[in-house]
Amino acid sequence: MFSMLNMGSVEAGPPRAEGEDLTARARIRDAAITCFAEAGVAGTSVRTVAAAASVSPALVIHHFGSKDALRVACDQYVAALVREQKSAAMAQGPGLDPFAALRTYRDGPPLLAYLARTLTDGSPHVAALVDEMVEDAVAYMEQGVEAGMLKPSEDPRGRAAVMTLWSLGALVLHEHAQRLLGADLLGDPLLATAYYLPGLEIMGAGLMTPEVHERMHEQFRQIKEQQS
Amino acid sequence: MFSMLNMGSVEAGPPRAEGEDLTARARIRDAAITCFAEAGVAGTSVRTVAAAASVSPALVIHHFGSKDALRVACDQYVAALVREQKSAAMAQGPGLDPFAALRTYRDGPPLLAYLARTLTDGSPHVAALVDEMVEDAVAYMEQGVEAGMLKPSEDPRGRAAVMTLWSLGALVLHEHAQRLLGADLLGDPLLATAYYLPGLEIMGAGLMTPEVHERMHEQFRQIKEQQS
DNA sequence: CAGCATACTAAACACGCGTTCAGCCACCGT
DNA sequence: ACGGTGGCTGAACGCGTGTTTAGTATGCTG
Repeated sequence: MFSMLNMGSVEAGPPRAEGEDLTARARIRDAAITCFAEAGVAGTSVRTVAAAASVSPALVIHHFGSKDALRVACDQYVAALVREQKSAAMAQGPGLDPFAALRTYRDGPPLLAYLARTLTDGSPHVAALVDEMVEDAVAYMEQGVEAGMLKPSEDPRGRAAVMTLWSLGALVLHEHAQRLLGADLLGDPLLATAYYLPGLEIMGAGLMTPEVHERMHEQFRQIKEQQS
Repeated sequence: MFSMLNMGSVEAGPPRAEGEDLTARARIRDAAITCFAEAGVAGTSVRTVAAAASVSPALVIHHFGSKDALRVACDQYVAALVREQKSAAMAQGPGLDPFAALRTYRDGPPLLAYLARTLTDGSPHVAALVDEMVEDAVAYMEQGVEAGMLKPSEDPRGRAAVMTLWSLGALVLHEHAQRLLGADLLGDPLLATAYYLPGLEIMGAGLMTPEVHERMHEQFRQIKEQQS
């Protein structure tokens, strides 16, 4: 699910003039998101961000207080953007992947890449975002079950969480996906069929024969019971 | 598959005296792996590694030449260890997850955590390791198909690659898995049923009803054709 | 025993980091 | 016209970084 259920190509998104006529504060924030996405937070210096935004290093501190606070501001900004786009997508209708929200901002800072990077350095804001994604997935999949599109699960929340982890995990490893499959997970899904087609195969019908699946399931269930 | 097919608990692994009577060079290497795994390469200083190994910073450079070279040495050491354990596991019999190799070294440096960290900073040695994992998965799954345990795939290599990406991706996001499911993906799989049970459900039989799966598959196939 | 390579350290080096400070310039209310 | 406020900069500060250098102890080789 998730990206898998996305059938439509990426639309233009809001105009977002992009005439570089943003306030300096916004320019710094966008530049920081881009730099952090490319080199990671630890691998980016305040001076690098300042240069990318064509301002002095001092101005970065003037506006955000410290590098750490800048990082938090980026987290919050990205989170807000995601939530905004998510509800917009919801209103538009179900069936679109939640990442579509992030992809629409083609002209702005690379939100998906930023997320892929920061997912691994323990920011509480990003963690909250992930938690929300899982809750959304739970609700969304429940609808799918009621509509007869998805099979019911023994552990709906667990299933949604694992699906989210796998989808986000693949995103984090997009460099490897690119090398292994030639698919750019940060770009248009329609151009990454080398990833989504096998993914759909697994998510759709699984890869085990029913007997094997049944047997393994039984074994795991016993293990779980032994523990409690 | 992978971790999913692992049914046995983690065995002791080689004795690995661990009397701290290692050569200084080895102590530094192990300390570096631990530090890099915990704070990332960029977040770890040569002085930190030196302190963890109870030596002077200069000795680290003396033995490895530079921090970057130390990092490469760690990559190569971990890769060698993985390959070694992998072939040992192969000899022992199939059906065990390849990560078991990494988990056996409980007393040594945290290999799995190191991999989970370094998977995202583009080391060629780690990339080569991933490539090998995919090739192993391809071969392994082919055996499964022949044995009638796994369904055949439209794209065996793609399927193996995606499974590897998902498994490794979840590993990289183990912090989120811990928070969402209370499951420690770096530890004993038998204690992480909250992750492996839903995972098995998805991998085993998928989550879509056959009609929906069929329909989506058809749509994706058309998309792919339009591109070529 | 002399000679020498090797393991190792303390101190220092240059450099880049995040951050601070003093001051400039433009705008705005009065 | 004036005072002040806020956006903004250049230069500097202190610190931690990776690395170098000089020097000491140790243990092997002739």
